[in-house]
Amino acid sequence: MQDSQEIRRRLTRFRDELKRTGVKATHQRLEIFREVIRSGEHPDVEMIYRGVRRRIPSVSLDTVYRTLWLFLQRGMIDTLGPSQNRVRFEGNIRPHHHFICRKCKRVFDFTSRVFDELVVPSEVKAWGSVERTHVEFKGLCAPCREKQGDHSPKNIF
Amino acid sequence: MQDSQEIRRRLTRFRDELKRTGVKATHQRLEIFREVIRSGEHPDVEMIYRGVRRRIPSVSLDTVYRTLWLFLQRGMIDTLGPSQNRVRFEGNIRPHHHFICRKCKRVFDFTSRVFDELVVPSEVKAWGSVERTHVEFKGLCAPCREKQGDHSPKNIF
DNA sequence: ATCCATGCAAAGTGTTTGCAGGTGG
DNA sequence: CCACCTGCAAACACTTTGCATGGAT
Repeated sequence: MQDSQEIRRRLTRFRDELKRTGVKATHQRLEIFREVIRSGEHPDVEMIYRGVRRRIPSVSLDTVYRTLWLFLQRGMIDTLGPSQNRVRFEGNIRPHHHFICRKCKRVFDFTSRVFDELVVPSEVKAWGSVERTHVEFKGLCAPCREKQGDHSPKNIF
Repeated sequence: MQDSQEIRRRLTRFRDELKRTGVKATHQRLEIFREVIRSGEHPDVEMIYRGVRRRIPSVSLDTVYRTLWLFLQRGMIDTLGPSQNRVRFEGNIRPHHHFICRKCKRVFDFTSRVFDELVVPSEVKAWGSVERTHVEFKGLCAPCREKQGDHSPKNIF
């Protein structure tokens, strides 16, 4: 469960952000957004769909999809990993790290001795044994930033 | 392209690892493994399939799938993100980091002021603008480690 | 020789699309 | 009002499964 004050604050920013970029603030969109941040977990599309249906029983699954992709593209929500629908494997066998463009999904590799050796918190050690460490930066790559002008919030998070 | 000496070394470990865990070292398995680490990119299943077919034209797509999942479960290869076939969203709106179990795919969240503020390398800054930083530890969670005895290599990477 | 792995084809999921009617700004 | 959005249903893409044959140990 999340801090309800923070949720309220973020919902306000969310509305402003829609207005700023000329996207209609429909009932569905508001509820879908709320549902994503409500859970505090890592919901998949179906969980979000089910949650939204409690408030809007007539909502359709494809609206949920369309809406989630819309939010994603604008950086208003985030996914685990690079998103995409297909699994992608790690062909690079040396320790390395990623920069992922949230728009075109390109993945850039880089190496860093410092990041390779991050200290594993004891909290994490208690959960299991760590085999690999990846640092993952997410944002907009330069080509995408130029291409789409500025739809991107600086501070919606 | 990758260091061919390192690839050869890893292929050797791979064979040993199969033998150690009583999994048959078939031609297909060897070629699928080789194809994953050959590219040095982030191939999806189809790219791997196409690559393998150059050497084994009769290989079937479902064998590629089965084999990749097998390797994944044993930690012999890695995916981007938590793998799974469905997209999962980030419901937790505060800065945080992950520990992901490569077997059951559970995602554990934790917070760390230090990891939140990792310095973005200039190499990365040149690629685009960073909006979020995630540290991602991968390994086996305690329940999975106990459950499956030890199929897991300590040093295949 | 035995059991495991493969190839085939068919079925299952998860996701996307075209279109007609509805709704927010 | 008018462009944008939604719901529906059908299409699509990716992944999985059952079964008989083939191959590794």
